[in-house]
Amino acid sequence: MATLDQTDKHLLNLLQENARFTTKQLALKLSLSPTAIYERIKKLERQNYINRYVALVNPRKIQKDFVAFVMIQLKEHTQASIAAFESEIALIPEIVACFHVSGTYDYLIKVNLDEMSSFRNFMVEKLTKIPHISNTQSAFSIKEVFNHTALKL
Amino acid sequence: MATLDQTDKHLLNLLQENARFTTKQLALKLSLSPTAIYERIKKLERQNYINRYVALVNPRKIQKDFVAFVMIQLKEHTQASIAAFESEIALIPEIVACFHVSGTYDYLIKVNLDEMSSFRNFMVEKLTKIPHISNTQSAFSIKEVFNHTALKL
DNA sequence: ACAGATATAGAATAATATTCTAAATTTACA
DNA sequence: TGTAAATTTAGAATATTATTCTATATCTGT
Repeated sequence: MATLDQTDKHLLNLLQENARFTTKQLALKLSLSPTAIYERIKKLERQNYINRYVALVNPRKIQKDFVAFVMIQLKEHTQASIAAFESEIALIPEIVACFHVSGTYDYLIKVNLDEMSSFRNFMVEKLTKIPHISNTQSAFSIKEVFNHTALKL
Repeated sequence: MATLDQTDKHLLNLLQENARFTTKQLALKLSLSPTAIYERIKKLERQNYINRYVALVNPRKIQKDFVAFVMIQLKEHTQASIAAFESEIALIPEIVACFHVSGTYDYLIKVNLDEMSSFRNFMVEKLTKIPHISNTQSAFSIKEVFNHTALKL
Protein backbone atom coordinates (compact mmCIF):
# COMPACT_ATOMS: atom_id res chain seq x y z
CA MET A 1 0.00 0.00 0.00
CA ALA A 2 0.74 3.58 -0.64
CA THR A 3 4.24 4.80 -1.09
CA LEU A 4 4.59 8.55 -0.75
CA ASP A 5 5.48 10.50 -3.87
CA GLN A 6 7.27 13.84 -3.92
CA THR A 7 4.01 15.75 -3.75
CA ASP A 8 2.93 13.91 -0.62
CA LYS A 9 6.27 14.56 1.01
CA HIS A 10 6.17 18.21 0.08
CA LEU A 11 2.66 18.42 1.49
CA LEU A 12 3.71 16.83 4.78
CA ASN A 13 6.63 19.21 5.05
CA LEU A 14 4.40 22.21 4.48
CA LEU A 15 1.68 21.10 6.90
CA GLN A 16 4.27 20.38 9.57
CA GLU A 17 5.43 23.99 9.25
CA ASN A 18 1.98 25.51 9.07
CA ALA A 19 -1.21 23.53 9.38
CA ARG A 20 -3.25 26.59 8.43
CA PHE A 21 -2.29 26.65 4.78
CA THR A 22 -5.53 26.47 2.80
CA THR A 23 -5.98 23.95 0.02
CA LYS A 24 -5.86 26.88 -2.38
CA GLN A 25 -2.51 28.06 -1.06
CA LEU A 26 -1.09 24.56 -1.16
CA ALA A 27 -2.50 24.06 -4.65
CA LEU A 28 -0.58 27.10 -5.84
CA LYS A 29 2.67 25.95 -4.25
CA LEU A 30 2.40 22.42 -5.65
CA SER A 31 0.82 23.24 -9.01
CA LEU A 32 -2.28 21.16 -8.45
CA SER A 33 -5.98 21.84 -7.95
CA PRO A 34 -7.41 22.42 -4.47
CA THR A 35 -9.39 19.20 -4.87
CA ALA A 36 -6.27 17.17 -5.56
CA ILE A 37 -4.61 18.66 -2.49
CA TYR A 38 -7.72 18.03 -0.43
CA GLU A 39 -7.91 14.37 -1.44
CA ARG A 40 -4.23 13.83 -0.79
CA ILE A 41 -4.43 15.33 2.68
CA LYS A 42 -7.50 13.23 3.53
CA LYS A 43 -5.61 10.15 2.39
CA LEU A 44 -2.59 11.05 4.50
CA GLU A 45 -4.92 11.44 7.48
CA ARG A 46 -6.73 8.15 6.79
CA GLN A 47 -3.46 6.30 6.47
CA ASN A 48 -2.17 7.85 9.70
CA TYR A 49 0.72 9.74 8.25
CA ILE A 50 -0.81 12.74 9.93
CA ASN A 51 -1.79 11.97 13.50
CA ARG A 52 -3.29 15.28 14.43
CA TYR A 53 -3.19 19.06 14.24
CA VAL A 54 -2.18 21.11 17.26
CA ALA A 55 -1.56 24.67 18.34
CA LEU A 56 1.90 25.39 19.70
CA VAL A 57 1.86 27.64 22.74
CA ASN A 58 4.69 29.97 23.68
CA PRO A 59 6.16 28.59 26.94
CA ARG A 60 7.56 31.98 27.89
CA LYS A 61 4.16 33.64 27.78
CA ILE A 62 2.68 31.15 30.21
CA GLN A 63 5.67 31.01 32.55
CA LYS A 64 6.79 27.53 31.62
CA ASP A 65 10.06 28.24 29.90
CA PHE A 66 12.33 26.82 32.56
CA VAL A 67 13.29 23.40 31.19
CA ALA A 68 15.01 20.57 33.01
CA PHE A 69 16.00 17.09 31.89
CA VAL A 70 16.05 14.42 34.54
CA MET A 71 17.60 10.99 34.14
CA ILE A 72 16.05 8.44 36.43
CA GLN A 73 17.23 5.08 37.72
CA LEU A 74 14.70 2.59 39.06
CA LYS A 75 15.35 0.38 42.05
CA GLU A 76 14.17 -2.71 40.23
CA HIS A 77 13.35 -3.48 36.65
CA THR A 78 10.42 -5.79 37.05
CA GLN A 79 7.41 -5.45 34.81
CA ALA A 80 5.37 -4.29 37.78
CA SER A 81 7.86 -1.65 38.79
CA ILE A 82 8.14 -0.28 35.27
CA ALA A 83 4.39 -0.17 34.78
CA ALA A 84 3.83 1.51 38.13
CA PHE A 85 6.48 4.13 37.52
CA GLU A 86 5.19 4.94 34.05
CA SER A 87 1.62 5.39 35.17
CA GLU A 88 2.64 7.63 38.08
CA ILE A 89 4.84 9.79 35.91
CA ALA A 90 1.97 10.30 33.48
CA LEU A 91 -0.04 12.04 36.18
CA ILE A 92 2.47 14.85 36.70
CA PRO A 93 1.60 17.67 34.30
CA GLU A 94 5.01 19.37 34.56
CA ILE A 95 6.56 16.34 32.87
CA VAL A 96 6.01 16.90 29.19
CA ALA A 97 8.02 13.96 27.84
CA CYS A 98 9.19 10.61 29.11
CA PHE A 99 11.42 8.12 27.32
CA HIS A 100 12.51 4.71 28.50
CA VAL A 101 16.15 4.68 27.48
CA SER A 102 19.25 2.52 27.32
CA GLY A 103 22.32 3.16 29.46
CA THR A 104 23.02 3.75 33.10
CA TYR A 105 19.72 5.48 33.65
CA ASP A 106 16.34 3.99 32.81
CA TYR A 107 14.31 7.06 31.95
CA LEU A 108 14.85 10.49 30.52
CA ILE A 109 12.14 13.00 31.27
CA LYS A 110 11.64 16.61 30.25
CA VAL A 111 10.09 19.04 32.70
CA ASN A 112 8.62 22.48 32.02
CA LEU A 113 8.39 24.90 34.91
CA ASP A 114 8.42 28.61 35.58
CA GLU A 115 11.78 28.89 37.34
CA MET A 116 14.52 27.08 39.20
CA SER A 117 12.88 27.40 42.59
CA SER A 118 9.92 25.42 41.30
CA PHE A 119 12.28 22.67 40.25
CA ARG A 120 13.28 22.05 43.83
CA ASN A 121 9.63 21.79 44.75
CA PHE A 122 9.00 19.49 41.82
CA MET A 123 11.81 17.16 42.90
CA VAL A 124 10.97 17.10 46.57
CA GLU A 125 7.19 17.09 46.42
CA LYS A 126 6.47 15.22 43.23
CA LEU A 127 9.19 13.23 41.54
CA THR A 128 10.91 11.68 44.52
CA LYS A 129 7.56 10.95 46.08
CA ILE A 130 7.25 8.26 43.46
CA PRO A 131 8.48 4.96 44.86
CA HIS A 132 10.56 2.76 42.55
CA ILE A 133 13.05 5.56 41.94
CA SER A 134 16.61 4.79 42.99
CA ASN A 135 18.44 7.94 41.96
CA THR A 136 18.31 10.80 39.51
CA GLN A 137 20.54 13.22 37.66
CA SER A 138 19.39 16.57 36.35
CA ALA A 139 20.54 18.94 33.65
CA PHE A 140 19.01 22.33 33.04
CA SER A 141 18.41 23.93 29.70
CA ILE A 142 20.57 27.02 29.41
CA LYS A 143 19.23 27.70 25.96
CA GLU A 144 16.86 25.93 23.60
CA VAL A 145 18.84 26.11 20.39
CA PHE A 146 15.94 24.55 18.49
CA ASN A 147 13.17 22.08 19.12
CA HIS A 148 11.26 21.08 16.02
CA THR A 149 8.00 19.22 15.78
CA ALA A 150 8.60 18.58 12.09
CA LEU A 151 10.38 15.59 10.61
CA LYS A 152 11.82 16.55 7.24
CA LEU A 153 10.81 14.45 4.29
CA MET B 1 -1.57 43.83 29.58
CA ALA B 2 -3.78 40.85 29.31
CA THR B 3 -3.95 38.27 32.01
CA LEU B 4 -5.51 35.02 30.90
CA ASP B 5 -8.88 34.10 32.38
CA GLN B 6 -10.21 30.57 32.75
CA THR B 7 -11.84 30.67 29.34
CA ASP B 8 -8.56 31.61 27.67
CA LYS B 9 -6.75 28.81 29.47
CA HIS B 10 -9.42 26.32 28.55
CA LEU B 11 -9.21 27.46 24.95
CA LEU B 12 -5.43 27.06 24.88
CA ASN B 13 -5.73 23.58 26.35
CA LEU B 14 -8.27 22.57 23.73
CA LEU B 15 -6.36 24.01 20.79
CA GLN B 16 -3.17 22.33 21.96
CA GLU B 17 -5.00 19.01 21.83
CA ASN B 18 -6.76 19.63 18.54
CA ALA B 19 -6.25 22.73 16.45
CA ARG B 20 -9.09 21.69 14.15
CA PHE B 21 -11.89 22.40 16.56
CA THR B 22 -14.21 24.88 14.85
CA THR B 23 -15.30 28.05 16.58
CA LYS B 24 -18.77 26.52 16.76
CA GLN B 25 -17.50 23.41 18.54
CA LEU B 26 -15.43 25.47 20.95
CA ALA B 27 -18.38 27.80 21.54
CA LEU B 28 -20.49 24.83 22.63
CA LYS B 29 -17.80 23.51 24.97
CA LEU B 30 -17.20 26.90 26.58
CA SER B 31 -20.77 28.24 26.50
CA LEU B 32 -19.96 31.27 24.41
CA SER B 33 -20.78 32.46 20.92
CA PRO B 34 -18.56 31.53 17.95
CA THR B 35 -17.69 35.21 17.59
CA ALA B 36 -16.48 35.46 21.18
CA ILE B 37 -14.34 32.37 20.64
CA TYR B 38 -13.04 33.77 17.38
CA GLU B 39 -12.05 37.10 18.93
CA ARG B 40 -10.35 35.39 21.86
CA ILE B 41 -8.31 33.12 19.60
CA LYS B 42 -7.26 36.06 17.42
CA LYS B 43 -6.18 37.91 20.53
CA LEU B 44 -4.18 34.91 21.77
CA GLU B 45 -2.48 34.78 18.38
CA ARG B 46 -1.79 38.54 18.32
CA GLN B 47 -0.34 38.42 21.79
CA ASN B 48 1.86 35.45 20.87
CA TYR B 49 0.37 32.99 23.27
CA ILE B 50 -0.15 30.81 20.22
CA ASN B 51 2.95 30.70 18.06
CA ARG B 52 1.67 28.55 15.26
CA TYR B 53 -0.41 25.59 14.16
CA VAL B 54 1.25 22.44 12.93
CA ALA B 55 0.46 18.94 11.72
CA LEU B 56 2.05 16.13 13.71
CA VAL B 57 3.38 13.34 11.54
CA ASN B 58 3.63 9.73 12.66
CA PRO B 59 7.37 8.94 12.86
CA ARG B 60 6.76 5.22 12.43
CA LYS B 61 5.00 5.72 9.11
CA ILE B 62 7.91 7.61 7.65
CA GLN B 63 10.64 5.38 9.11
CA LYS B 64 11.92 7.85 11.62
CA ASP B 65 10.92 6.19 14.85
CA PHE B 66 14.37 5.22 16.02
CA VAL B 67 15.23 7.87 18.58
CA ALA B 68 18.59 8.60 20.16
CA PHE B 69 19.70 11.20 22.67
CA VAL B 70 23.27 12.38 22.44
CA MET B 71 25.06 14.40 25.08
CA ILE B 72 27.92 16.42 23.63
CA GLN B 73 30.97 18.01 25.18
CA LEU B 74 32.76 20.79 23.34
CA LYS B 75 36.52 21.16 23.27
CA GLU B 76 36.33 24.82 24.16
CA HIS B 77 33.58 27.07 25.37
CA THR B 78 34.43 30.26 23.57
CA GLN B 79 31.69 32.32 22.01
CA ALA B 80 33.07 31.43 18.58
CA SER B 81 33.11 27.73 19.29
CA ILE B 82 29.56 27.72 20.63
CA ALA B 83 28.23 29.75 17.72
CA ALA B 84 29.99 27.55 15.19
CA PHE B 85 28.75 24.35 16.74
CA GLU B 86 25.17 25.56 16.97
CA SER B 87 25.04 26.66 13.37
CA GLU B 88 26.52 23.39 12.14
CA ILE B 89 24.11 21.30 14.17
CA ALA B 90 21.18 23.21 12.74
CA LEU B 91 22.05 21.97 9.27
CA ILE B 92 21.63 18.29 10.13
CA PRO B 93 17.98 17.35 9.53
CA GLU B 94 18.10 14.17 11.63
CA ILE B 95 18.65 16.32 14.69
CA VAL B 96 15.19 17.43 15.74
CA ALA B 97 16.08 19.16 18.99
CA CYS B 98 19.12 20.76 20.54
CA PHE B 99 19.46 22.17 24.04
CA HIS B 100 22.46 23.90 25.57
CA VAL B 101 22.49 22.37 29.05
CA SER B 102 24.20 22.53 32.40
CA GLY B 103 26.35 19.73 33.75
CA THR B 104 29.22 17.64 32.49
CA TYR B 105 28.00 17.81 28.92
CA ASP B 106 27.29 21.01 27.04
CA TYR B 107 24.50 19.93 24.69
CA LEU B 108 21.70 17.45 24.61
CA ILE B 109 20.37 16.62 21.17
CA LYS B 110 17.58 14.38 19.99
CA VAL B 111 17.97 12.44 16.77
CA ASN B 112 15.29 10.73 14.69
CA LEU B 113 16.38 7.95 12.36
CA ASP B 114 15.03 4.78 10.81
CA GLU B 115 17.12 2.23 12.69
CA MET B 116 20.24 1.62 14.73
CA SER B 117 22.46 1.04 11.73
CA SER B 118 21.73 4.57 10.58
CA PHE B 119 22.83 5.87 13.91
CA ARG B 120 26.36 4.60 13.34
CA ASN B 121 26.37 6.37 10.00
CA PHE B 122 24.99 9.52 11.60
CA MET B 123 27.73 9.54 14.24
CA VAL B 124 30.61 8.75 11.90
CA GLU B 125 29.58 10.74 8.86
CA LYS B 126 27.75 13.67 10.35
CA LEU B 127 28.01 14.44 14.04
CA THR B 128 31.68 13.73 14.64
CA LYS B 129 32.56 15.49 11.40
CA ILE B 130 31.71 18.67 13.26
CA PRO B 131 34.84 20.13 14.79
CA HIS B 132 34.59 21.59 18.29
CA ILE B 133 33.21 18.31 19.67
CA SER B 134 35.32 16.73 22.38
CA ASN B 135 33.28 13.66 23.27
CA THR B 136 29.74 12.34 23.30
CA GLN B 137 27.52 9.92 25.13
CA SER B 138 24.44 8.33 23.63
CA ALA B 139 21.26 6.82 24.98
CA PHE B 140 18.66 5.14 22.81
CA SER B 141 14.94 5.34 23.29
CA ILE B 142 13.60 1.90 24.15
CA LYS B 143 10.09 3.25 24.36
CA GLU B 144 8.52 6.66 24.08
CA VAL B 145 6.24 6.61 27.11
CA PHE B 146 4.79 9.97 26.10
CA ASN B 147 5.91 13.12 24.38
CA HIS B 148 3.44 15.96 24.56
CA THR B 149 3.43 19.18 22.62
CA ALA B 150 0.86 20.64 25.00
CA LEU B 151 1.59 22.59 28.16
CA LYS B 152 -1.33 22.25 30.53
CA LEU B 153 -2.92 25.43 31.77
C1' DA C 1 -2.44 -1.89 -26.03
C1' DC C 2 -6.15 -2.35 -22.92
C1' DA C 3 -9.26 -2.68 -18.79
C1' DG C 4 -9.65 -1.38 -14.15
C1' DA C 5 -8.33 1.54 -10.63
C1' DT C 6 -6.78 5.97 -9.08
C1' DA C 7 -6.00 10.89 -9.37
C1' DT C 8 -7.37 15.27 -11.02
C1' DA C 9 -9.97 19.50 -12.42
C1' DG C 10 -13.92 22.24 -12.27
C1' DA C 11 -18.51 23.19 -10.82
C1' DA C 12 -21.90 23.06 -7.06
C1' DT C 13 -22.87 22.97 -2.20
C1' DA C 14 -22.08 23.09 2.74
C1' DA C 15 -19.68 24.71 6.45
C1' DT C 16 -16.71 27.79 8.51
C1' DA C 17 -14.14 32.00 9.12
C1' DT C 18 -14.43 36.82 9.17
C1' DT C 19 -16.55 41.30 9.40
C1' DC C 20 -19.93 44.41 11.10
C1' DT C 21 -23.21 46.51 14.29
C1' DA C 22 -25.42 47.06 18.46
C1' DA C 23 -26.05 45.59 23.13
C1' DA C 24 -24.01 43.97 27.30
C1' DT C 25 -20.35 43.73 30.45
C1' DT C 26 -16.25 45.09 32.54
C1' DT C 27 -12.77 48.56 33.87
C1' DA C 28 -10.84 52.75 35.38
C1' DC C 29 -11.26 56.47 38.06
C1' DA C 30 -13.66 60.73 39.46
C1' DT D 1 -20.25 54.44 44.52
C1' DG D 2 -21.50 56.13 40.16
C1' DT D 3 -20.35 57.00 35.50
C1' DA D 4 -17.94 57.21 31.10
C1' DA D 5 -14.76 54.71 28.31
C1' DA D 6 -13.12 50.51 26.81
C1' DT D 7 -13.73 45.73 26.07
C1' DT D 8 -16.40 41.67 25.22
C1' DT D 9 -20.20 39.47 23.38
C1' DA D 10 -24.16 37.93 20.39
C1' DG D 11 -26.38 37.76 16.17
C1' DA D 12 -26.77 38.85 11.40
C1' DA D 13 -24.40 39.43 6.95
C1' DT D 14 -20.61 38.31 3.97
C1' DA D 15 -16.41 36.10 2.31
C1' DT D 16 -13.67 32.23 2.17
C1' DT D 17 -12.78 27.63 2.55
C1' DA D 18 -13.87 22.80 2.95
C1' DT D 19 -16.35 19.17 1.01
C1' DT D 20 -18.98 16.67 -2.36
C1' DC D 21 -19.99 15.40 -6.97
C1' DT D 22 -19.24 14.30 -11.82
C1' DA D 23 -16.63 13.76 -15.75
C1' DT D 24 -12.09 13.44 -17.67
C1' DA D 25 -7.46 12.27 -17.44
C1' DT D 26 -3.70 9.51 -15.78
C1' DC D 27 -1.62 5.63 -14.04
C1' DT D 28 -1.12 0.38 -13.14
C1' DG D 29 -0.71 -4.14 -14.06
C1' DT D 30 -1.13 -7.55 -17.45
